[in-house]
Amino acid sequence: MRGGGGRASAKPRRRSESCVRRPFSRKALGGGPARVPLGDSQQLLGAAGRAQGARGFPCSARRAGLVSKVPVSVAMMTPQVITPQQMQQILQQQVLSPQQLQVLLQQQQALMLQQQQLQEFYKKQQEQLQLQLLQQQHAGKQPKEQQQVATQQLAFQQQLLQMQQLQQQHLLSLQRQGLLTIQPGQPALPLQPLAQGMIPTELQQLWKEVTSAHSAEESTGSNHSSLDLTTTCVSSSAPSKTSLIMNPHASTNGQLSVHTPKRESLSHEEHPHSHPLYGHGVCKWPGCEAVCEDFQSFLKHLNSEHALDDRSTAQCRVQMQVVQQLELQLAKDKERLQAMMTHLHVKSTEPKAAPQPLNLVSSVTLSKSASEASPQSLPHTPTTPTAPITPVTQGPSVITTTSMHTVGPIRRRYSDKYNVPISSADIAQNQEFYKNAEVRPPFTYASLIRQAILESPEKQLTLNEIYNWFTRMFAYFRRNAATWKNAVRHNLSLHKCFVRVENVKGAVWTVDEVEFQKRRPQKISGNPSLIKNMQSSHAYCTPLNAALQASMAENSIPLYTTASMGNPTLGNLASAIREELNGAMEHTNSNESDSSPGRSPMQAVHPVHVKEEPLDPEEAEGPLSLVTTANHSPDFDHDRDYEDEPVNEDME
DNA sequence: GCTGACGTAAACAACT
DNA sequence: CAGTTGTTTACGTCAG
Repeated sequence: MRGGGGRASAKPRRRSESCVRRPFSRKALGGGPARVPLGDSQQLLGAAGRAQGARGFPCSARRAGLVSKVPVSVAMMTPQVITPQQMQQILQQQVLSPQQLQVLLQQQQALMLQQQQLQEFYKKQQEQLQLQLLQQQHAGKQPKEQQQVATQQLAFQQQLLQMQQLQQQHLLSLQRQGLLTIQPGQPALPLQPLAQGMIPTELQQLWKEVTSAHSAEESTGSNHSSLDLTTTCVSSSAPSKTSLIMNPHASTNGQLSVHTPKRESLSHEEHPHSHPLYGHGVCKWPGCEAVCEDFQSFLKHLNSEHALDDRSTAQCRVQMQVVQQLELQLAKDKERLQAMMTHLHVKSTEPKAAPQPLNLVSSVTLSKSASEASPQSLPHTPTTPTAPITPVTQGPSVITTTSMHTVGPIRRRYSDKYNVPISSADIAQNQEFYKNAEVRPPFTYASLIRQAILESPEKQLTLNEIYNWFTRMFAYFRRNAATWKNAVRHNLSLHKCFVRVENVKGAVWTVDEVEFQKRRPQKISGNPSLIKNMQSSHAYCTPLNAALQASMAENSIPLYTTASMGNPTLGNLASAIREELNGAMEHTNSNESDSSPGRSPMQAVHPVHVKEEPLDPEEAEGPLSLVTTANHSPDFDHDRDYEDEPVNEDME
């Protein structure tokens, strides 16, 4: 009845031919519109389903990667043991008595101490080993000592293993106690030291601050003694290193930039009607969301509901750790940014092996970007994706292939007008992201398919090989296989640029570059010369934002992802980088933008249409309830998320 | 509002 | 017969 033909008619097919060759073709039978209308109930149902995004989510949400975000980031959680989710779960359950808290902390500290001792021991052992090796090199020693050391090391490793098992047991016991809930989707219990998530010295300092602040406000403040961590002894020598590593701010600021109630109270005295815990008429105390009509009632509520009691202090402590996590995240991302910038800087000065003339962003501008990309110096950019961002009005520039072919059109959104070039190096770098982070690649199926085919040695792939490439290169395509595979097939069939070739082994798909280049370029408002050179244009913004999102997801702040993405600072960071890069491009002359279809297809630079994953501020607007966010587990195809997890033999 | 690109869903046929 | 491959259409979204 409905639908197209089959394989037999497929071989010589092409759209224009299909009418002739396909007896079953709609067109052949009198044209598309004449097809059996939506009278049939199935179709109606299908349409209705589709209207809702078929799986309960609007297409846009899926496209924006919003849907996948939560489960993805949960899965990507780094092994910092106490994650914000777990903290929140602890919070929600509120079964945590002060005693339990204390016990928990003490256990962790004890574990941490042991671990540190072990690590020191390990270090010493390693030094010893190295020393001995050196000695051996010089004097040609007997292997006996070596063996000894080796056994020692082995013993030590076993000890470490025991430690880790201990930690696991600890976590398991926490689970049993209901203090922690490990989601089924979460990775196995990590073996990292608990200390990564909690730094006792800092915590204690913070705790001191908090408690002293409370004591200052309320002279009593004795009922929280059970929570007072200052009584817990911590080796003064051990944790400092960890602190420095884990919290670079400690070294720069000299102290943690955590909002303690004390500071908040000060700040809200300065601004009588703005309180960090009050916004949109709602109490922003984690997990509260009580509606307070005015500031006075909020204050009342704050004093009554969130007075100094065990619960509040526990919540406060959790919040501290949340902040710490975020700071860690920021530090990580800063580092990453720095590395990226450094890398690009180096790269741009390196001689390129690429055959085409290059027109790279100058290293000067790049390093300028790097130096100015710090949040402090960012111009305030509206966080609304649709809000105007200084468009680039410059001519195109070309950044040609390195090891990878440029991917091609980027799935567009919002920022087509910000037609900034993207380097294939960026894509290559992002490949690593996409391999591991389940972030939807911002490229169209067509360009990805083409990429897959072009990457193959013979520039041809079977359908199955294309599938494999997708799953290998993009974590995102390791799920919902039915959907994207269908899309791949659909694209292969639909686009003229993909040519099916009968092979000995069967059919393979190749790319007709000329056809690929012929595809209708996106119009660019403004400089008409851009249109001509559109096909050499790429985008920085998309990978950057994707990277941003990926890194957010990757670094275990899924619950805060929405918040973080709505966070002006991060939002600004992205836009600022974008603007910086735009600015950089303004100084770049592009005289080598020849990527027209006339060029040798395999060498051509392919069109990339700028598309930006939206950082939907709506998602983060209003009171952000941690609990709400934590509980936000969209009933997004749970039943099929993993069912069609491809069994990929060649997946890493 | 129109149009094209794109993504998703689905029906169907041929093939394995 | 089930699964895969290939084709086609419908429809929604987005951006120019």
